[in-house]
This record gives sequence, structure tokens and C-alpha cells, in this order.
Amino acid sequence: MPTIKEIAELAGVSRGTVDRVLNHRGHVDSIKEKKVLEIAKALHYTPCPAGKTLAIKKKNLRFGYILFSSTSSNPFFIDVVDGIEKRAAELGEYNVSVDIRYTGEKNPELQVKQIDELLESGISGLAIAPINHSLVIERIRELASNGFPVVTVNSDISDSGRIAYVGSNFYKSGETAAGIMNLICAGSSKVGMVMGSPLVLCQTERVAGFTNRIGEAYKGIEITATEVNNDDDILSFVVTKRLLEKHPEIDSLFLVSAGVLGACRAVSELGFTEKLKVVCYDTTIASRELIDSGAIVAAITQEPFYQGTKPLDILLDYVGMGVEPEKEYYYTELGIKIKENLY
Amino acid sequence: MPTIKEIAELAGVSRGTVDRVLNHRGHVDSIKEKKVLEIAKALHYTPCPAGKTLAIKKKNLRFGYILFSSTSSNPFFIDVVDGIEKRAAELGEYNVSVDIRYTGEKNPELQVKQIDELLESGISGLAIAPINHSLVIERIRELASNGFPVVTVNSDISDSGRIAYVGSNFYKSGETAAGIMNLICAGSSKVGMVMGSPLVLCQTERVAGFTNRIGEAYKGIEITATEVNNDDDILSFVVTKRLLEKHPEIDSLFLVSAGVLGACRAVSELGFTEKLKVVCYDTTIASRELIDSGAIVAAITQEPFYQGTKPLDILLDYVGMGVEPEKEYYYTELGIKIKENLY
DNA sequence: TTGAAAGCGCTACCAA
DNA sequence: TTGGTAGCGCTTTCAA
Repeated sequence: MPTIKEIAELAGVSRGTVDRVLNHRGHVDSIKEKKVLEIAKALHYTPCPAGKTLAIKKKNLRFGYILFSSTSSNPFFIDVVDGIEKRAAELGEYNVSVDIRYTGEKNPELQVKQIDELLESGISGLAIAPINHSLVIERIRELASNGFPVVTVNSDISDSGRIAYVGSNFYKSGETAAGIMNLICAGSSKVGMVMGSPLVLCQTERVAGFTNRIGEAYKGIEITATEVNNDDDILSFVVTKRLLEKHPEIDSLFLVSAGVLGACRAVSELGFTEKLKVVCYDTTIASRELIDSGAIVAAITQEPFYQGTKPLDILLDYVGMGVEPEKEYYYTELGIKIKENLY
Repeated sequence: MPTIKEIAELAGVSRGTVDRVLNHRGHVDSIKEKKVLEIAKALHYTPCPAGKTLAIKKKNLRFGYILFSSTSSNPFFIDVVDGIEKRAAELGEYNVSVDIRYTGEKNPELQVKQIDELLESGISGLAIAPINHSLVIERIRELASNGFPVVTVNSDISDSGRIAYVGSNFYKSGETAAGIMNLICAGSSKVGMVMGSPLVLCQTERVAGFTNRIGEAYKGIEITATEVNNDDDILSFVVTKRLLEKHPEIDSLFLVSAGVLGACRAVSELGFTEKLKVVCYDTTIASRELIDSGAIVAAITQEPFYQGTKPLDILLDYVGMGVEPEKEYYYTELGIKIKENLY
């Protein structure tokens, strides 16, 4: 494997010059530049990550990470935070620090304020689970247009200029739910659907994926009724109970987002656990137990740990090593968990 | 984050001494050793991977990787090789090279010969998908007892002294198949089973997991008949056809190992595609198409790419950085793939 | 515009 | 048994 040193010797210039060429720092004679580039290409030069990483230590980089505070109402984020903290500890080895802030999902003003605070404190990159509100969207757009690197997590703002998105393909995750539903009901079912909010983009995407897929491929499945639980377990209990009492013909339940525990409580209180096939998202502490007990037959997962770590990797590559993300969309793998492959 | 340099200054010794203590190289005065260890612990010293990695370059390490040549009959290994080659290219950056050899699954003599050749050529670590034969087992046991690092992949030899195993938990993968079967047949099914060979340990493990699980939890499922296809597609076609003709009551098919294409051809030729629920392992090129077309309803996956890369990581940590594996069993995640979450 | 040199953390070697 | 030093690849700073 060739090194900068070797290229420098072959080109008859100093390592500094090679570095300037290879990293587009400018101020290099164009003839020398050309020569260096030729040699680098001929030797198939690839930079040595360990060397780059080591040199990062002197930069004392800092990144910001903003995500939802609702780890209690939506325990999915517990695993995301776990990923962030693990990777942050590793990055600490290179004097890279991560400043984590939490916002309520309904508080765009606070989220914008946190963005600004982090910027003032001198971060050189931001990972954020953005609230889908014009205030936030505009702020991110502005940052991006100034060349400031932003990575969106869990929820995307596609035309904002952010350098990458890490998270689920929600439409596809809805289709996957449809596929599971079809398998477990042998092609014929009356589905009750409980969603958090029809205003949250990722949830409407899931619903769209589900609806379109059954419409095109699984016509024996129909959505009998839909309720909204506001991602709240208690409300979830109430509306699910109402839903099931009102529509006794329902034989499967599609839980689009949080409030899993509440919904399942309603099912068991009505004595419908045997009768109802429940499909949900994410393997949180609560849903794991419910899968294990048989109350939930399948959960669709979206790599929460990876959602925590990957954005930091992308930012470090971009800011620390000058490496662009390989792609724009880092979609998480859609896993299916049942009782037997849960642990 | 503390460095060796800092510890040396605090302890009033040279970095060399700290290095000797921290890496158990011996030849250190016990009082100094104690002091260094105390300081390291107090500062929560963790070695910097980038520094270590960089220093590895001078060692010119070489690892061996022996696996099955049957990538055509068992295309699962294509993805494993993909993983090996990707990681090998990355390791090349640190002057670490990987020597890959292939053995037929029924040729233990050749596998032993390849082990010996690699050893003679001076490798400092070995990853191997071992053939379950006393010749191979004994050879690995011997290596391990001499302190030579061996990582088993895909198939384990548990009491051989190898430093780690990377691969599937086959028993659990059998249980998972049982769980899927139960879901898609609503608890009642007559299963036809096609396996490669009753002599291959990982397959008997899968069968045991499947059998025990339906016995304990899904009593409505029964294994009506079993055939052996020798992991060969053509034989698989023949025996599956025979199986289905002889037992028209069979309504689901459990494909324990390779020969997926042949088995599904038999199903479609008999016009049973609609009627039969087929569950198999691995998403190979062939099985992906069959899932997409609906001939297979679900496949259980076992992270082939990871099976390629992880053993090399373990060996590099062990030999290059003096870091023991975190655990003995690196079980792969058991994924479930259906049409909707396939790509 | 360019080169020389120091430094990031760790390991290995030589000399004492 | 120890300390000093060079070197792994890369970046950055300073001086020319």
C-alpha cells in the first residue's frame, strides 16, 4: 500500500505538497499537482485511516446530537442513546466530544434554540432527529447552505441540504408490516390500526406503505378502523379498547408507533389475546416481554443502535478526515422479530 | 484521555516501561509495575486503537482463512467470501495479508494439508470453517494447545481450544423456523422436511431445534416425512418430488440447508406453489428470486458478510494488538426475510 | 508556492 | 531491568 511519503519521493516533491494536492488545499503549482495526482492514481493510493485518525486528536472536535426526549413514552430512543454514548466514548479517545441535547417532540422552538446554542458553543457538525416543523426545517436549510455539515436521523428533511440521512425507510416498513400480516392471517383479515398521530410524517408513510401494499397484493386484508393514541400508553389503552369493542370482527392489530404497552393491555383485558394477531414496531423493553408472552406475534425493527452510532461516524469522516458520505440515504435494515429469534 | 506518555511521566518511568507493564511483556521491577498499574487504573487508561493500528504496519502480519469450496452448491458462502475480501482489502492498508484456501466439504485430508501449508508459510493466525472430522479436529486442538490462535467460522469445534467461534446458533435457527412455521400455518400443519445430510452437525442441530420447539409449543405441527438431498440441487428436485407425491397431505416445506432451487422446482412442477408454504435458510441469489416470486414465504438469515469479516477482526485484535476476544461465541443475528423486507 | 519538521499514541530495538 | 529513540501515515505550522 502506497503512502504519501512514497508518492512524494516518486513525484520529487515534499509530503506537504502531496497532502495539499490530495486534500484539495490549493496553493500548488499545477504541473506538480498533475504529477502527484497521476502517481496517486497509478499506485491506487488510498489514505490510511489510522494515520488520519491519529492526526485528528489535535483538532479537539466537537459534535452536537439533538434527539427526542421522549425516551419514556417512546422507549425506542433508549437504544439510540445507547449507541450514541458507546460511540461517543470511543471517539473520546481522539479528543472528539459529543454534546447530546433532548427536545420534546412538539417543541420546535426549543429545538431551534438548542441548535443555536450548540453552534455558538463551537461544534463542527450536527446530528439531529428533526421535528417536522418549518422553524426547524428552515434553520437546517440555512446551516447546510453555509456548508455546515448536518446529518438527519430517524426522520429526514430531504431537500434541506443535509449531507446524509440515517434511519428507516418508513414506507417500506409499512409494506413489511403488510407482508407479515398477510402471512399470519393466510391472506384474509380485518385489521384494527392504532397510530400515534396522522400529522407525523414517518407514521403516515408507514400507513401509506401498509395500505398500498394490501391494496395491490393482499386484497383479502382490509383496515376496518383506525384510532389515534398520541403515542401515549394510557390514551392508547383507551382508544384500543374502544376500537375493539366497537368492531368485534377485528382479528388483527397493527400498531404503527408507540403506545404498544397500552394497546396490548386493552387486548388482554378484553380477553382477546388468543384471537388477535398483533404486529408492532421496535423491540423495546415492554414489547420484548409482550413478544415473549405471545401477546405480540411480530415486531419490525430498525436498528436503533446503528441510528445512534452511524451519524457520528459520518460526521467524523466528513469533518475530521475530509471524506464525503458514500451515499445520501443510510436506510436501516428492516428486521422481523418473533418469539424465537428475539434474543 | 490518558496516554502511555502521561502515565510514564506520572509514574516517573519511561514509556517503554509502561508499555512493558501494560502489555505483560515482563522484565519490569515489581514496584514500578505496581505503580504503573495503579496510575493506569486511576486514570481509566484505555489504549488508543489508532496508535496501535499504526504500529502494526511494521509487523507484516499474515492470516490464513480456510473455508468450503462449495460456493456453487451452497451459494451462502459467496457472501462470506465477499466479507473476507472486503476486510482483507482494508487490512492491506496495515500490511496485513490474508491467504484464502478452499476445501471440499468432504475432504478432511485436504483441509489438514492446507492448514499445514499455511502454517509453514508463516501465518500468525487462522480462521477456518472446519470439517467435522477427527483429523481436522485433532489438528486444530494441537495448534490451540501450542498457543496458536484459531477462530472457527460457520461451524464450531467447541472443546478445541480455539479462541472464538463466529457463526449461527443452529439450534436457535431451527427454533426460529418452527416459530415462523407456526405463524404462517395458524398453528396446524403437516411439514415435509428436506435436509442436506443427517451427518452434518449444524443441520442436525437445526432439525433438533425445530423438532423440540414444535414438540413443546406448537403441537399442531407435525413432521410428516423427511428426505435427504445431499445439498445437491438435482437430487433435491428428485427427493422433494417424491416426498410430495407420496404425501399429498403435506402443506409446508422446511428446507434445512442447500438445494433450495431444486426443491422449489419440484414444488412448482407439481403445481403446489399456492398450497405449500416453504421456509428456507439464507438469501442466496436463487432464493431471493424465489422469495420475490412468492415460491418461498420466508428465509432465515445468518449474516454471511459478518461471518467473513469478524474472524479477521478477532485475529487482528488478538495477534496485532494483544486484545483477547470479548466473548467466546459470536453468534450471528437470526434475521427473517420475506418479500417486503428483502432488499 | 514549497519543504522541513514536529507531533498524534504505540511498539520495537538498541544500548546501557 | 531500564531509558531513549526511531518509525508507522497523516496533518499542520513555520520558515523560506
